[in-house]
Amino acid sequence: MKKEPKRYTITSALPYANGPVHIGHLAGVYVPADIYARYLRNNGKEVLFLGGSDEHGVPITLKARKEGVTPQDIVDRYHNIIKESFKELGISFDIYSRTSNPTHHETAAAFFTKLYNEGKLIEQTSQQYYDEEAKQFLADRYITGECPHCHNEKAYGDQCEACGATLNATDLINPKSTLSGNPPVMKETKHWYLPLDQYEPWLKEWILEGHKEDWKVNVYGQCKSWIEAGLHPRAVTRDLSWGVKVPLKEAEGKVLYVWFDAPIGYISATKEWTAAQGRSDWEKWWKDEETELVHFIGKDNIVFHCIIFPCMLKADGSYILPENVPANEFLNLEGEKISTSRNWAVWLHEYLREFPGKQDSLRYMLTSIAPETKDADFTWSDFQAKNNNELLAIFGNFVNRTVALTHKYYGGVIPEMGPVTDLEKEVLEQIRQFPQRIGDSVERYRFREAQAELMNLARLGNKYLTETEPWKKQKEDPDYVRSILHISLQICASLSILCEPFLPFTAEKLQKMLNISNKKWIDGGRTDLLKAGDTINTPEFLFVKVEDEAIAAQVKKLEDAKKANALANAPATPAKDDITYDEFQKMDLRVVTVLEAERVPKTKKLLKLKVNTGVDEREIVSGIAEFYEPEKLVGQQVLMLINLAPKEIKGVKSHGMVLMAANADGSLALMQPGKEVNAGSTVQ
RNA sequence: AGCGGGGUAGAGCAGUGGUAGCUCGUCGGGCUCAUAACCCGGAGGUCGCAGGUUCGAGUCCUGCCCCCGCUACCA
Repeated sequence: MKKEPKRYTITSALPYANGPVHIGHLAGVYVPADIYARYLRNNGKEVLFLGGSDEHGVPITLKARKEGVTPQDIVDRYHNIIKESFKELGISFDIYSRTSNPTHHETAAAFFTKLYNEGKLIEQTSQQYYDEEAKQFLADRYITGECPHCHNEKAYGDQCEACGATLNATDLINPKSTLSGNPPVMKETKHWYLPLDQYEPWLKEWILEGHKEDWKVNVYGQCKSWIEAGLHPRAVTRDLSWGVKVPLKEAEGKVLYVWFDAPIGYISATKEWTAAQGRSDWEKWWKDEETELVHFIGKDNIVFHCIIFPCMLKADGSYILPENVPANEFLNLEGEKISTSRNWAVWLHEYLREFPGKQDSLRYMLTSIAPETKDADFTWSDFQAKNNNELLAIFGNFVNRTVALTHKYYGGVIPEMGPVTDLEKEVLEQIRQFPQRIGDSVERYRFREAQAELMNLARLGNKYLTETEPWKKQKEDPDYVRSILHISLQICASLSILCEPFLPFTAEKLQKMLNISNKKWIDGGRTDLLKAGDTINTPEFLFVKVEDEAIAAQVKKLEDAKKANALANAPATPAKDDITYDEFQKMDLRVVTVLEAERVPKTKKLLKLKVNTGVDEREIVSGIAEFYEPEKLVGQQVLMLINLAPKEIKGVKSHGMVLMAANADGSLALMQPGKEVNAGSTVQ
């Protein structure tokens, strides 16, 4: 077998800083990585757990442009939200860094320079599409046109989503820039490439032969597929202004391509971390054979962490390679793919706000459905059931029963061990096995299984209490009852230690309750953690029930998101024919003040309004009763067409028309001035 | 089209050629210390479909169907 490593470098995929983090990121990457890191620390290992925001790349620049802010504004915003929410969930990063900081820019540039100087990169000029109006080269994704295969008009420069074909931007018929809408022109540009093809023989040996047994089948299979299909040189630079500047004179206006710079972020974060402690020994985490490197990622990132980044490290030559890359599959939400753009997600920062103090409930849920072998599904009703029927009913309840009985019978003092039967001997023996059992699963990256095993310890406790029935025996056999509670308390103590990687907040609470601290993983199997005669604190609920209303509110929130999304995608009404300015001038548009409002009897939609138009007071009828309460309209200023020919509606004469925006779902919204103006102000 | 992963009880998942299992839910019983919690028992599966190899297949092979993903910064 492999030698026991001296220390561990654990990385978690850098979240892209153009949005907050959601449950899919957590279940796939951060929660398992955190469990692994905490477990190793509890075992006394030297661990460095790295995270950080990936802040470069085209999408961030586009988002910034859209919002009229700088890319730095965007990344600052999301970096802070992400960093804070990770911290609050108890993701125990030793450092959570970011790729826009100077250390990273230096590190990434130096990495490039070394490869460049040693001739590990190849240089190539090529013709690329360029947008003359936006004055920039166009990434494949920002060119659309007709697919040469299926003639879908809206194919992207890299792929046609209608037929699934992989394309080159030059394949497109009638290409257009999505930035300006103009046809792009061809322009010559020079880039540097990492010749992945040269590493094929080495990759075959390293992955296909070396990691056939220990890498997850989904990871191995994916790598095999890519390697055997043949690898090609990949550009490591781009024509763009936002990113790490390519450190060459001839590379003005070029930056490192984000896939090249992002994984170097792990190394930069390490440097930053050691520097913050006044040390400079970052290399031992990356260049010492006795360090084990593990990357936690989602399945979409397999190629980068198993093929490309290792090739970069290999090209440099001084780095260790990942020992394992336990990539997870994807998490769905209520049966549908999680989607940031469709707002179909449970956002971590919102969860933390809406379920205060329930960090461990989410951690438990996400671990128990972790998509380790195939895509999994998060549903709110399942979340409720897992919290109420498992975490609370099994774990929380066992601790509560034990602690409550201890207070009832002994005033909170841990009783001496009394006489024991075969049952006690067996239970004690079983307790001893748990650290090893749970640990084995964690070390094989089977966190779902590990956590289930943890729950079995609580089940063992519940079963033991029910079988021995101390509440019945207290009168007739108090000595034996002391044994029962002594053992039950030891199980609570074990739980408090063994649950720490999974449920860190619960661990802390429980250890406080039991007055224990500073225990190692292996202590979790001891049956003498608590000393007779010591006192424990008053019972406190470890978990709180999730009520139906809270779940209903979350489900409604998702339904609303779905509706809003349908609206956003509704086709716009086609534009009408041009009119002359004179025709426009014929309309007398004014801001008017509502003086009175009441429903028109026997109608559902109609309101009768009395308004001040500046020139007179008049009555009009408006079909907004479904969307506005009459009382709330009084005093409001609204936009009105006052010279529309009068018309009688449901017996009321209407002198004009209140203007409204008609939403795609049929709802109406009043047009109101941005600030208060005189009644009768004209609109132009 | 090709490639990778998956398709096992109502739901979520294990399963290493040899009696199909776990958690939740459900039904019945027990207990009453405990946040109506805990413990025991039952029902519920032609293991995507069709072939094949084998004494024996959820597991190996072939074909097909369905879901997710695939050298784009969506984990």
